[in-house]
Amino acid sequence: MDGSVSPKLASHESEVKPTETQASKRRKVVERIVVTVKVGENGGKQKNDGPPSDLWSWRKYGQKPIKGSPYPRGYYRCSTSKGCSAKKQVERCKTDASMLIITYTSSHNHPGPDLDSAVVKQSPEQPSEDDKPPTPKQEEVPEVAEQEPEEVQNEGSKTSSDEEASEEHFHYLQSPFNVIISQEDSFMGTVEKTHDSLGFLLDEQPLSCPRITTSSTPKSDENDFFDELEELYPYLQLSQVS
DNA sequence: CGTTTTTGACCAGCGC
DNA sequence: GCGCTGGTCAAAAACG
Repeated sequence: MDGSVSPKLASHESEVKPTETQASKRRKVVERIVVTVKVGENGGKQKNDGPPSDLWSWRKYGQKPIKGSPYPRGYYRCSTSKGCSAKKQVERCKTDASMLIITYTSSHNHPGPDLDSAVVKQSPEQPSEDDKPPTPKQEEVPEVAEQEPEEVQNEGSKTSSDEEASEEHFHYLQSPFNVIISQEDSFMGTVEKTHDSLGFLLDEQPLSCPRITTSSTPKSDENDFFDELEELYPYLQLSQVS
Protein backbone atom coordinates (compact mmCIF):
# COMPACT_ATOMS: atom_id res chain seq x y z
CA MET A 1 0.00 0.00 0.00
CA ASP A 2 2.91 2.21 -0.30
CA GLY A 3 3.14 2.43 -3.99
CA SER A 4 -0.16 3.43 -5.44
CA VAL A 5 -2.54 4.81 -2.96
CA SER A 6 -2.32 8.35 -1.85
CA PRO A 7 -4.36 8.86 1.25
CA LYS A 8 -4.34 12.57 0.97
CA LEU A 9 -7.73 13.66 2.03
CA ALA A 10 -8.52 17.24 1.25
CA SER A 11 -10.51 17.35 4.42
CA HIS A 12 -13.43 18.72 2.54
CA GLU A 13 -15.67 16.29 4.23
CA SER A 14 -18.20 17.38 6.69
CA GLU A 15 -16.83 15.92 9.83
CA VAL A 16 -15.89 12.72 11.35
CA LYS A 17 -18.72 10.51 12.34
CA PRO A 18 -19.61 11.02 15.97
CA THR A 19 -21.05 7.56 16.01
CA GLU A 20 -18.49 5.79 18.04
CA THR A 21 -19.29 2.27 17.16
CA GLN A 22 -17.11 0.16 19.34
CA ALA A 23 -13.69 0.31 17.92
CA SER A 24 -11.63 0.35 21.04
CA LYS A 25 -9.80 -2.89 21.05
CA ARG A 26 -8.17 -3.07 17.70
CA ARG A 27 -4.90 -4.73 18.37
CA LYS A 28 -6.02 -6.40 21.49
CA VAL A 29 -5.22 -9.84 22.58
CA VAL A 30 -8.20 -11.83 21.54
CA GLU A 31 -8.52 -15.51 20.99
CA ARG A 32 -7.04 -16.35 17.65
CA ILE A 33 -7.16 -19.74 16.08
CA VAL A 34 -4.93 -20.16 13.10
CA VAL A 35 -6.00 -22.84 10.69
CA THR A 36 -3.79 -23.65 7.78
CA VAL A 37 -5.74 -25.19 4.97
CA LYS A 38 -3.83 -26.65 2.14
CA VAL A 39 -5.77 -26.83 -1.06
CA GLY A 40 -3.61 -28.78 -3.37
CA GLU A 41 -5.98 -29.39 -6.23
CA ASN A 42 -6.77 -27.68 -9.45
CA GLY A 43 -3.68 -27.75 -11.50
CA GLY A 44 -2.80 -24.17 -11.89
CA LYS A 45 -5.90 -22.24 -11.10
CA GLN A 46 -6.54 -21.57 -7.48
CA LYS A 47 -10.18 -20.74 -7.49
CA ASN A 48 -10.61 -22.02 -4.01
CA ASP A 49 -10.54 -19.13 -1.65
CA GLY A 50 -13.31 -19.11 0.83
CA PRO A 51 -15.29 -22.28 0.11
CA PRO A 52 -13.24 -24.35 2.52
CA SER A 53 -14.77 -22.40 5.33
CA ASP A 54 -17.01 -23.85 7.98
CA LEU A 55 -20.71 -24.36 7.98
CA TRP A 56 -21.37 -20.74 8.70
CA SER A 57 -21.87 -18.00 6.22
CA TRP A 58 -19.20 -15.35 6.06
CA ARG A 59 -19.63 -11.87 4.74
CA LYS A 60 -16.55 -10.14 3.48
CA TYR A 61 -16.20 -6.72 5.00
CA GLY A 62 -12.75 -5.77 3.94
CA GLN A 63 -9.59 -6.72 2.19
CA LYS A 64 -6.14 -5.31 2.45
CA PRO A 65 -2.73 -6.21 1.13
CA ILE A 66 -0.34 -7.41 3.73
CA LYS A 67 3.19 -6.21 3.73
CA GLY A 68 5.53 -9.00 2.90
CA SER A 69 2.89 -11.01 1.13
CA PRO A 70 2.01 -10.71 -2.53
CA TYR A 71 -1.48 -11.79 -1.67
CA PRO A 72 -4.07 -9.66 0.09
CA ARG A 73 -5.85 -10.64 3.22
CA GLY A 74 -9.60 -10.90 3.31
CA TYR A 75 -11.65 -10.06 6.36
CA TYR A 76 -14.85 -11.98 6.84
CA ARG A 77 -17.60 -11.70 9.38
CA CYS A 78 -20.34 -14.12 10.35
CA SER A 79 -23.46 -13.27 8.40
CA THR A 80 -25.60 -15.92 9.98
CA SER A 81 -26.43 -13.78 12.92
CA LYS A 82 -26.30 -10.05 13.21
CA GLY A 83 -25.14 -10.21 16.77
CA CYS A 84 -22.47 -12.75 16.06
CA SER A 85 -19.03 -11.32 16.58
CA ALA A 86 -17.24 -14.22 14.98
CA LYS A 87 -14.66 -13.10 12.49
CA LYS A 88 -12.32 -14.78 10.12
CA GLN A 89 -9.24 -13.70 8.23
CA VAL A 90 -8.22 -15.53 5.11
CA GLU A 91 -4.87 -15.07 3.50
CA ARG A 92 -2.57 -17.08 1.33
CA CYS A 93 0.85 -18.20 2.36
CA LYS A 94 3.63 -16.22 0.84
CA THR A 95 5.53 -19.28 -0.18
CA ASP A 96 2.67 -21.56 -1.04
CA ALA A 97 -0.21 -19.99 -2.84
CA SER A 98 -2.10 -23.21 -2.31
CA MET A 99 -1.92 -22.76 1.41
CA LEU A 100 -4.67 -20.75 2.99
CA ILE A 101 -4.07 -19.27 6.38
CA ILE A 102 -7.41 -18.86 8.05
CA THR A 103 -7.41 -17.05 11.33
CA TYR A 104 -10.56 -17.32 13.37
CA THR A 105 -11.35 -14.63 15.88
CA SER A 106 -14.03 -14.60 18.52
CA SER A 107 -16.67 -17.25 18.66
CA HIS A 108 -20.16 -17.71 17.37
CA ASN A 109 -23.08 -16.99 19.63
CA HIS A 110 -25.56 -19.02 17.76
CA PRO A 111 -25.91 -22.65 16.78
CA GLY A 112 -24.60 -23.61 13.45
CA PRO A 113 -26.85 -24.31 10.49
CA ASP A 114 -26.31 -27.98 11.06
CA LEU A 115 -25.48 -28.56 14.64
CA ASP A 116 -28.23 -26.41 15.99
CA SER A 117 -30.14 -29.30 17.45
CA ALA A 118 -27.04 -30.32 19.30
CA VAL A 119 -26.31 -26.97 20.76
CA VAL A 120 -29.64 -25.56 21.72
CA LYS A 121 -29.89 -26.33 25.38
CA GLN A 122 -29.65 -23.20 27.38
CA SER A 123 -31.81 -20.42 26.07
CA PRO A 124 -35.40 -21.19 26.97
CA GLU A 125 -36.59 -18.95 24.23
CA GLN A 126 -35.03 -16.35 22.04
CA PRO A 127 -36.74 -17.18 18.79
CA SER A 128 -35.20 -14.33 16.92
CA GLU A 129 -32.57 -11.74 17.50
CA ASP A 130 -32.67 -9.19 14.79
CA ASP A 131 -30.98 -6.54 16.83
CA LYS A 132 -28.72 -8.11 19.30
CA PRO A 133 -30.45 -8.16 22.65
CA PRO A 134 -28.81 -6.72 25.76
CA THR A 135 -26.95 -9.89 26.44
CA PRO A 136 -23.27 -9.34 27.04
CA LYS A 137 -22.08 -12.76 26.12
CA GLN A 138 -19.79 -13.68 23.24
CA GLU A 139 -16.93 -14.52 25.51
CA GLU A 140 -17.98 -17.34 27.68
CA VAL A 141 -20.24 -19.57 25.74
CA PRO A 142 -19.63 -22.96 27.26
CA GLU A 143 -22.09 -24.55 24.94
CA VAL A 144 -21.00 -27.05 22.39
CA ALA A 145 -18.75 -28.67 24.86
CA GLU A 146 -19.21 -32.25 23.97
CA GLN A 147 -19.21 -33.76 20.59
CA GLU A 148 -18.31 -37.17 19.41
CA PRO A 149 -15.87 -39.28 21.35
CA GLU A 150 -13.75 -39.75 18.31
CA GLU A 151 -11.94 -36.72 17.13
CA VAL A 152 -8.87 -36.44 15.10
CA GLN A 153 -6.96 -39.46 14.12
CA ASN A 154 -3.48 -39.11 12.89
CA GLU A 155 -3.64 -40.06 9.30
CA GLY A 156 -0.03 -39.80 8.36
CA SER A 157 -1.11 -37.74 5.39
CA LYS A 158 1.45 -35.05 5.62
CA THR A 159 1.83 -32.53 2.98
CA SER A 160 5.08 -33.60 1.50
CA SER A 161 7.86 -32.69 3.81
CA ASP A 162 8.85 -30.54 6.75
CA GLU A 163 6.84 -30.44 9.92
CA GLU A 164 8.46 -32.65 12.42
CA ALA A 165 9.21 -30.87 15.61
CA SER A 166 5.99 -28.93 15.73
CA GLU A 167 3.81 -31.95 15.49
CA GLU A 168 3.04 -31.50 19.11
CA HIS A 169 1.03 -28.42 18.42
CA PHE A 170 -0.11 -29.18 14.96
CA HIS A 171 -3.16 -31.23 14.30
CA TYR A 172 -3.72 -32.93 11.05
CA LEU A 173 -7.26 -33.46 10.11
CA GLN A 174 -8.77 -35.73 7.58
CA SER A 175 -10.26 -33.59 4.87
CA PRO A 176 -10.19 -33.02 1.17
CA PHE A 177 -7.33 -30.79 1.99
CA ASN A 178 -4.88 -30.82 4.81
CA VAL A 179 -6.15 -28.79 7.67
CA ILE A 180 -3.63 -27.76 10.21
CA ILE A 181 -4.72 -26.10 13.35
CA SER A 182 -2.02 -24.40 15.23
CA GLN A 183 -1.29 -21.69 17.67
CA GLU A 184 0.77 -18.60 17.35
CA ASP A 185 3.63 -20.17 19.17
CA SER A 186 3.42 -23.23 17.04
CA PHE A 187 3.92 -21.19 13.97
CA MET A 188 7.12 -19.82 15.26
CA GLY A 189 8.60 -23.22 14.84
CA THR A 190 7.62 -23.28 11.22
CA VAL A 191 9.09 -19.93 10.59
CA GLU A 192 12.63 -21.09 10.54
CA LYS A 193 11.68 -23.97 8.35
CA THR A 194 10.00 -21.89 5.76
CA HIS A 195 12.56 -19.27 6.12
CA ASP A 196 15.20 -21.73 5.21
CA SER A 197 13.28 -22.87 2.21
CA LEU A 198 13.03 -19.47 0.73
CA GLY A 199 15.51 -16.75 0.75
CA PHE A 200 15.54 -15.42 -2.74
CA LEU A 201 12.34 -13.49 -2.92
CA LEU A 202 12.19 -12.03 0.52
CA ASP A 203 12.34 -8.31 0.61
CA GLU A 204 12.27 -7.44 4.21
CA GLN A 205 10.52 -10.10 6.18
CA PRO A 206 11.33 -13.75 5.76
CA LEU A 207 7.72 -14.65 6.06
CA SER A 208 4.44 -13.07 6.82
CA CYS A 209 2.19 -15.99 7.48
CA PRO A 210 3.61 -16.79 10.87
CA ARG A 211 4.13 -13.14 11.53
CA ILE A 212 1.65 -13.17 14.34
CA THR A 213 2.91 -11.09 17.15
CA THR A 214 1.03 -12.13 20.17
CA SER A 215 2.62 -10.81 23.24
CA SER A 216 0.40 -11.84 26.07
CA THR A 217 -0.60 -15.43 25.87
CA PRO A 218 -0.75 -16.89 29.31
CA LYS A 219 -1.21 -20.56 29.88
CA SER A 220 -4.83 -20.01 30.66
CA ASP A 221 -5.41 -18.96 27.12
CA GLU A 222 -3.81 -22.06 25.85
CA ASN A 223 -6.54 -24.07 27.38
CA ASP A 224 -8.98 -21.76 25.83
CA PHE A 225 -7.43 -22.25 22.47
CA PHE A 226 -7.66 -25.95 22.54
CA ASP A 227 -11.05 -25.73 24.06
CA GLU A 228 -12.28 -23.93 21.01
CA LEU A 229 -10.38 -26.21 18.75
CA GLU A 230 -12.47 -29.03 19.97
CA GLU A 231 -15.44 -27.19 18.69
CA LEU A 232 -13.85 -26.69 15.35
CA TYR A 233 -12.85 -30.25 14.89
CA PRO A 234 -16.27 -31.59 14.07
CA TYR A 235 -16.93 -28.58 11.93
CA LEU A 236 -13.79 -28.79 9.94
CA GLN A 237 -14.24 -32.44 9.36
CA LEU A 238 -17.61 -31.77 7.89
CA SER A 239 -16.36 -29.10 5.61
CA GLN A 240 -15.58 -30.51 2.27
CA VAL A 241 -15.44 -28.42 -0.82
CA SER A 242 -13.55 -29.51 -3.82
C1' DC B 1 -35.66 -6.39 -3.65
C1' DG B 2 -32.27 -8.24 -0.66
C1' DT B 3 -27.87 -9.62 0.25
C1' DT B 4 -23.14 -9.72 -0.65
C1' DT B 5 -19.03 -7.97 -2.70
C1' DT B 6 -15.87 -4.26 -3.75
C1' DT B 7 -13.14 -0.09 -2.96
C1' DG B 8 -11.71 3.94 -0.34
C1' DA B 9 -10.82 6.22 3.66
C1' DC B 10 -10.05 6.61 8.68
C1' DC B 11 -8.57 5.18 12.93
C1' DA B 12 -5.83 2.96 16.36
C1' DG B 13 -1.74 0.40 18.03
C1' DC B 14 3.12 -0.33 17.64
C1' DG B 15 7.73 0.57 16.14
C1' DC B 16 11.43 3.53 15.50
C1' DG C 1 6.70 12.53 17.95
C1' DC C 2 6.13 10.64 13.48
C1' DG C 3 5.42 6.95 10.35
C1' DC C 4 3.80 2.44 9.12
C1' DT C 5 0.79 -1.44 9.17
C1' DG C 6 -3.28 -3.60 10.18
C1' DG C 7 -8.20 -3.57 10.90
C1' DT C 8 -12.91 -1.87 10.43
C1' DC C 9 -16.52 0.91 8.71
C1' DA C 10 -19.11 3.00 5.14
C1' DA C 11 -21.12 3.81 0.52
C1' DA C 12 -21.83 2.06 -4.00
C1' DA C 13 -22.15 -1.61 -7.27
C1' DA C 14 -23.06 -6.28 -8.64
C1' DC C 15 -25.39 -10.49 -8.34
C1' DG C 16 -29.09 -13.82 -7.08
